[in-house]
Amino acid sequence: MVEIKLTNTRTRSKERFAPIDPQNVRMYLCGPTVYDRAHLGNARPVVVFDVLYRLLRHVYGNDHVTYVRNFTDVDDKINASALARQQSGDPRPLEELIRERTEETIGWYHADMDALGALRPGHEPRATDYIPQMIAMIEALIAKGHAYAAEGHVLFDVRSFPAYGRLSGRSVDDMIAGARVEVAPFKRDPMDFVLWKPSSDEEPGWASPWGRGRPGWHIECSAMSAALLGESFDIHGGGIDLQFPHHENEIAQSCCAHPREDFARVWLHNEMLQVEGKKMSKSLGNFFTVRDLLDQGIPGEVIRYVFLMTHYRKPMDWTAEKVREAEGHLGRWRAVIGSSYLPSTPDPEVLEMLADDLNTPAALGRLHQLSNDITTGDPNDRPRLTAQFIASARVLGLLEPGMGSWADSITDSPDITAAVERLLSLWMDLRRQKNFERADTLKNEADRLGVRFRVTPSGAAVDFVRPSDSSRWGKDLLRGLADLEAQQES
RNA sequence: GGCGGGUUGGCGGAGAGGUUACGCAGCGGAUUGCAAAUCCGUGAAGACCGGUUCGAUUCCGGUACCCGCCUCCA
Repeated sequence: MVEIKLTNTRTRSKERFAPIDPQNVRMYLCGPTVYDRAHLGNARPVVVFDVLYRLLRHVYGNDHVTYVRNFTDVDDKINASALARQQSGDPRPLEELIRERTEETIGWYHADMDALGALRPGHEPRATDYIPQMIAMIEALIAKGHAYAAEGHVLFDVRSFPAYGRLSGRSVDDMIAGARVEVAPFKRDPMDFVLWKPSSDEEPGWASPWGRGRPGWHIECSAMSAALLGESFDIHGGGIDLQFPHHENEIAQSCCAHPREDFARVWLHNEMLQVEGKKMSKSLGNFFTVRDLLDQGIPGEVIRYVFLMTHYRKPMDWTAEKVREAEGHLGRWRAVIGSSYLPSTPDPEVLEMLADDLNTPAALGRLHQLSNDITTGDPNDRPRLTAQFIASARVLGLLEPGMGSWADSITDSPDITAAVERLLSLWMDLRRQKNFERADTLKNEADRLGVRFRVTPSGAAVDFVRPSDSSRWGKDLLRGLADLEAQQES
């Protein structure tokens, strides 16, 4: 069996992974707060943990991995957007507007993450479906002396949990010294955090022993992971920005509520994302959602490849150059494999690299070698090598059958293919007539449209090369081809 | 201020205390009417200053610069 090693943020070291129960490996990933389209940064952990999920499924068996990723659908930003809609004239009650907003956002999220080739987790719980479990957990924390009610709030008492701060390597005293947070007067300690807070009439609320209110940010992950994975489980993941306070607080809540259990054994954190060397932010104008990129014509598989080019524990820089490179590689690989498919098993080296703390950049490097072996090796080996290459790529979620359509989607349009074929045969005629001047002009014009003519031993062929600014490629292409045909006739 | 991450060839990006990463781009060649694609070959590196060592880009210490978290942002 492949030995998986993972860098555990909790111990700050790379450890051999040994599941509590190999028959049921359990993993929890902090999912999105559903108030808007997922941006590129949201997508990184999804892709990273999708690779881990695929690897675990390969090693332990598809039916022996439980993957949970939550939707946080109770949040002040959701409330604010629903309230804004109501104030701009929508007559419906706030609860309905909130529900509509979160439903819509979850739909977007699914569509966008599907486009990246991320497998759906086995469970995608919504926070609002686990309010009773959260209340029960808060009650248990109060009963055990780790939390206290004050002015309609319930707060976690960080001084009651000596290990508070261990995950993120901070001490409560240091944090207070450097804190920039305004401290509510009812807090016993400035670092105490909210488990439950009161709701006004404009805010969604649930009945509780402390009055009508809603849960604090962190408790939903503690409650849902316990409900779906148990009080001890194997892996907990998320972005490094969640390490503090979110994950620290999850640990405090879960470990105090279930003191005999371990909560999550391995903590994995992906580093953050940058865009062209800078932090992605709305003010810098380099902020975009996954959907923005898909709409620009960048295929989800290409986005995924770009993510995998950087190791998950390093900051990743999103650049146009990487998109170009990724697109080139995937196009080439798809050409190498053609439409062939044979069942196979992944290359052991690829597995070994992934098992070594998810070294996806090294695994991609190995895939390049495998791809070269196919084209340069013994032709008799080709089917076997191709099958293994595909199986290897699929552990990374690449070269999946459903994701290849981008490579030839442009040819789905009968108008375009017909026009291209007419021009291509005209080009071949001109070449046969040795009218190279006209042939070259035609070829260059077509090239500018992203249609590249070439000669192969078996006749003429065409490649579609997506221009860098391709948001309206399909439309422009058809018009461009028509113009070109008219030009040829004149 | 506190805590954490990073710095590898023109670019992206790994591993390894001594031996080719890999890819892109470049260059030379094959092929082509010219190209493209493909194939063959090829140069190029490890921020800076010390230390350990027979030997460090790889280990240790320091400096510089970059980035993140400490604000319900993944």
